[in-house]
Amino acid sequence: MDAFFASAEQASKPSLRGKAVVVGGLGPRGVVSTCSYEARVFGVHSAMPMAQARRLAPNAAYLVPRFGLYRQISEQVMGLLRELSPLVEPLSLDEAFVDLEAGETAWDERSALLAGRKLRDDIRAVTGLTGSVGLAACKMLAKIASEQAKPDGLVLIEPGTERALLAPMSVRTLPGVGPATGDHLRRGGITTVGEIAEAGEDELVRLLGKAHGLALYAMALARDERPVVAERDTKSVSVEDTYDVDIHDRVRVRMEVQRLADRCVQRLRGAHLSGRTIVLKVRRYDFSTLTRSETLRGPTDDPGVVREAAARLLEAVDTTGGVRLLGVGVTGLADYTQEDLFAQAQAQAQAAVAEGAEAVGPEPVEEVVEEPEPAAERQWRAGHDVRHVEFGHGWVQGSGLGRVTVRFETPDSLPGRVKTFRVDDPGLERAEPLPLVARVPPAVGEG
DNA sequence: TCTGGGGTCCTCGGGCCC
DNA sequence: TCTGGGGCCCGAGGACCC
Repeated sequence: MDAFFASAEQASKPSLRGKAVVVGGLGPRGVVSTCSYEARVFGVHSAMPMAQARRLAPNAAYLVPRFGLYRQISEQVMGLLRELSPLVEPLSLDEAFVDLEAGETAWDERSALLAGRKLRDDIRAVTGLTGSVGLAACKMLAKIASEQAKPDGLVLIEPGTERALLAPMSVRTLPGVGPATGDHLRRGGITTVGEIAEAGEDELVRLLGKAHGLALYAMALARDERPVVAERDTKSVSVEDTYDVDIHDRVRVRMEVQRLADRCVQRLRGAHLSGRTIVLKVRRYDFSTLTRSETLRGPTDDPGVVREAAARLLEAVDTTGGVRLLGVGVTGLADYTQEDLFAQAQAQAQAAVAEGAEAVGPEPVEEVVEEPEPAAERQWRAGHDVRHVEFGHGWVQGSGLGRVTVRFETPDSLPGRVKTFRVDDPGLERAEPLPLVARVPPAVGEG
């Protein structure tokens, strides 16, 4: 999908179409998640600090992401992909590999082009958004092709032309080559994909180590045998928060770690998983980051156990000077159900009794309570949907000083009017996003 | 200018066991 | 008995991706 988050926002907010839109964290330490092509003209791009984006494009619309909406659209698109083949490998909410041969939807260039064109039409019809398609003989090349196709295009890399096409490209084009590896290669006198191929396997391994060197050399020769894998098991679950202001108070740090542990367990349980290794992450005032981990005897999804482990790990970390980020994660996952764990705990308790030891029952399973929204519901977040008894559906354009500004419009309306209310206006409430494409009206006689 | 959140994979050193 | 080496796990860190 092209500039996915920003495009979805433009589709749902007519007044933003054709305008610079920036989606990301709006706090003092936020970064840009995605921005519209209109915003890119000003030099704004993903991962840029929001403060810098605001300097470059002061008149752009700044919105927080609405993952619920993006997830809905993503599911629609993934559904279309699965119509093409059972082998669909999602990379993120807005990107996926599809093995067209396995789906018997394409077997040569002509049929692949037809399938690609139809897919783009279907995506537009179902979601109202544009997607780009890259067609090639392997995953790496398909990805490069789709990057070239953006925005709103389709690119096919013809078999036999791959190496000539790759040769002049920057090494940074290859997946897995970021700033650090790019620098490494440049110091070795290598800046293009062709130069990787010329340097040879041994030199690449010498420069980058075995795994990375071999993989990169193969890719430079346009060799990529990785299959499209439909179902990938989750390997870890984690939550982290960056604080607007560094935390210095040790008591507060402990409290935050406990809250993060609870949130992490909530997510873990939501996915019906448990895990053995608890990881604490601390980013200090100077951006130095450290992790500490502890592996338990068996997997757990008990909030008490995870909290205690996280607290133990924290005690070994010096936080004087302040922390800007804290995180808690769980790895070494098993898809144990609650029943399994209870059975396990019971067995342990019985074993303990049998040994004559003091029976240590299973940790009481504390109720994990949904955290209340800070400052009640009265936090009107820029970009989120609202409904007003009198003016109907709209979205928050901004808030502050006890006022909230709303633009009243819907995906299929004309650009709407702006009105300002008190933040506690009784006629104003939060609302769910509306579908971007009006649903097909039911046939006559139905409903 | 000052750097998010959620992941994945790789490397390396140390300890343990055979 | 001492030493070496391989395999595995653990813990930490780094790079990369969207």
